[in-house]
Amino acid sequence: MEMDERKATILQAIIRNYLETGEPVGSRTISKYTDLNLSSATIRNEMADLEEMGYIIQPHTSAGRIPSDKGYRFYVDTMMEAKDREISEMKKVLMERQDKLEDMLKGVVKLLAKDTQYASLITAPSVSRNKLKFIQLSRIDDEHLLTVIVKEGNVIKNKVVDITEPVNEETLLKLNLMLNTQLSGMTMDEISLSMITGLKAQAGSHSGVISEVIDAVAEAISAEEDLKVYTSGANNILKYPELSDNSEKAGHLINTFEEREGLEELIIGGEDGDEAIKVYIGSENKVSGMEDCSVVTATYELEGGMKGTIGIVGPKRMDYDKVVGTLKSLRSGLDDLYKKDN
Amino acid sequence: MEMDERKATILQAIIRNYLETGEPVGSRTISKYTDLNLSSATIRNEMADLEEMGYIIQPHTSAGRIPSDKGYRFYVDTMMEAKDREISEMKKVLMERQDKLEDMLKGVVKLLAKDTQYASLITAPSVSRNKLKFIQLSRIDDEHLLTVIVKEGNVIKNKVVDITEPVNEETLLKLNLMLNTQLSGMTMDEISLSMITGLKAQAGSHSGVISEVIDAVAEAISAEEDLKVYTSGANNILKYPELSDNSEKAGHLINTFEEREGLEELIIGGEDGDEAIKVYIGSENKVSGMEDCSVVTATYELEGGMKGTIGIVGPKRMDYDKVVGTLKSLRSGLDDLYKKDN
DNA sequence: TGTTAGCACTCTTTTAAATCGAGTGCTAAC
DNA sequence: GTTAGCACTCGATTTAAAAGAGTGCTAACA
Repeated sequence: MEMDERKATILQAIIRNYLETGEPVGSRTISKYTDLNLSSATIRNEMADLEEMGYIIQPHTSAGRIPSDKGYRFYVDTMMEAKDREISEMKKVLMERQDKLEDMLKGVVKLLAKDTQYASLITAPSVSRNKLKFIQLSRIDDEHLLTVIVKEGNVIKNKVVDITEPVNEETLLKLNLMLNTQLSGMTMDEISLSMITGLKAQAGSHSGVISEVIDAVAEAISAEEDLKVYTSGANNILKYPELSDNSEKAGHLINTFEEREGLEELIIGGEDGDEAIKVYIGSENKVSGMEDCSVVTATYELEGGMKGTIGIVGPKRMDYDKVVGTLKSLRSGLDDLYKKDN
Repeated sequence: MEMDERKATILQAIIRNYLETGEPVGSRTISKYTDLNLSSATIRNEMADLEEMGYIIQPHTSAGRIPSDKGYRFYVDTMMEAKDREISEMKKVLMERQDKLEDMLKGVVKLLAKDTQYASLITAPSVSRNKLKFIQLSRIDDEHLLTVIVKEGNVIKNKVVDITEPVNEETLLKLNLMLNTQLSGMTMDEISLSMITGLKAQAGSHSGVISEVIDAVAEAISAEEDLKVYTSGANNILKYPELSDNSEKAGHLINTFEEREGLEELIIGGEDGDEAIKVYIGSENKVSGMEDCSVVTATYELEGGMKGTIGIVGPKRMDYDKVVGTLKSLRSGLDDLYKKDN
């Protein structure tokens, strides 16, 4: 059996209709819904074919059909219009100057959730590839030093270093100078272990304290940025019966959003691909508890190559068209926005 | 009509029972439940009295009674045992060294939610009364300075200051010295406007840039710590039919927890009172959408007078006894914990 | 006078049965 | 290849009946 144009049209009509209503759709509906001018009987025949081919499913005898994951996949891959939507409200709100990146991200994700009515998330742009601008060690008291690391884009990182014996001002100055000359301009990735050993040698570090400090600084530099995730609209999950009927699953989902744990999984695949926007239908995503959801992610990029991800999570009968459109324009708008702000 | 001991016992029995089952409780149940050895008929008479007095409510004719807000209040105020519960698991988990205050708080709130099965929140200890340890201004590039502010307890705050013209090293050194001599040891509250003006004068700030910098630093110092709130267990709301049946309200509640917005309201009253643990029943709390909930908050205090709040939000038929016990021991345990960690 | 047994009454919940209705598959005719 | 028609299926809705929980009231009892 082969997918011909008519079958595709019918499949599309079924999915479109199901997206709207959430109810299984029957042959009569399609007969009227499309402009193919076919009777319900004919549609029935085609639907039987489509079912055999695995694109649609019958929840029980004498119910209409609903799309299978395969059906959604076909729809997303081949039939979605890639129209660029208006995002007037979105733009307007985002244009208002927001001081901090954090606030901006929170604003964006909130807006996205409100606009799409799905649970949404956004990650802060990763800065691990950013170059190091400068490092500063300062003395807090006899037992503590403060390390401040400034990266490109003026992203700042602090760490308090415990020291076992006091360090005098002169040593500190020397250390500062050395660290800056050696490390500034490098990306986090480039700073390797051998480099650190080199630094220690250069510092003539027979004294344990200096070695200690260098280790701590190295650790501070290479420490995993914990991926900051902002979420909004988890409560939208309750709006879709197919997700909220099983209240245990729904609770689990909501919890995932509240705690922001495990959401990285959603995003990780998204970075390396060449496609900017990805759609995961049903069990295509590997996060436990999200088998009944679809996930759409988009990567965005700010100046300086900082990349982050925006995503939305909703029921499989998601308005893919709208979501993809929204993410598309949002994605391209974010960079402009950030430039304006900074 | 007056509340005598027997009525109180019966009221207590009603409430206890209702807390467990969530169902209206009838006279026969109480007759067996208490050791008063009274027949259901007698209990019925007493219940009629209690209803007249406003402590219990009959949802509809021929249903049992449920406690009114007034009933809960009476229960909480007079009848709750203040036993100190075991928190073995809690202590054990918390004892595991956790590096950051943030992680600790997240751990605590998660544990609390798990233990009580209610939605939980915790605020980071407020540091506005902490003394300033030192300030450091550094040059990032020609347009940006970095302000690092270290407070007691090694709490660090950063701010990037935009400057309109470059500042040379010498000026920076001078500024650093001045800021530190003048400001260190003071609390955030003590640093007033007049002080800032004084600083500017002292800096001989005819040059606009210096004045600019001082302003920015002052702003950075006095900027409201945004109250960090950590939450967990919002999904527990779904476990209580009286909260989750109205899915709109439930969604609103969950959203409040996810966004962590408006939760401050819950907490604000808690700080100034003398009572460490407070119970708000039903509409006693002023957060919109939480009329059907009860809220229990406890303030905790870390070394150095840093205060924060722990709270739980649940249905009115909350296990007040357990919750208060848990919060009590948690509250007293937090300081020890923090000391060990730091 | 306080307590209790008993009973009629009320109202919700549960259960069962009946009916409805959307949708199908198949057949036969166009 | 398309369509009308029809018998059939099976979940959903409606309806009715029964069950159950609990009350208020009255009258009897200690």
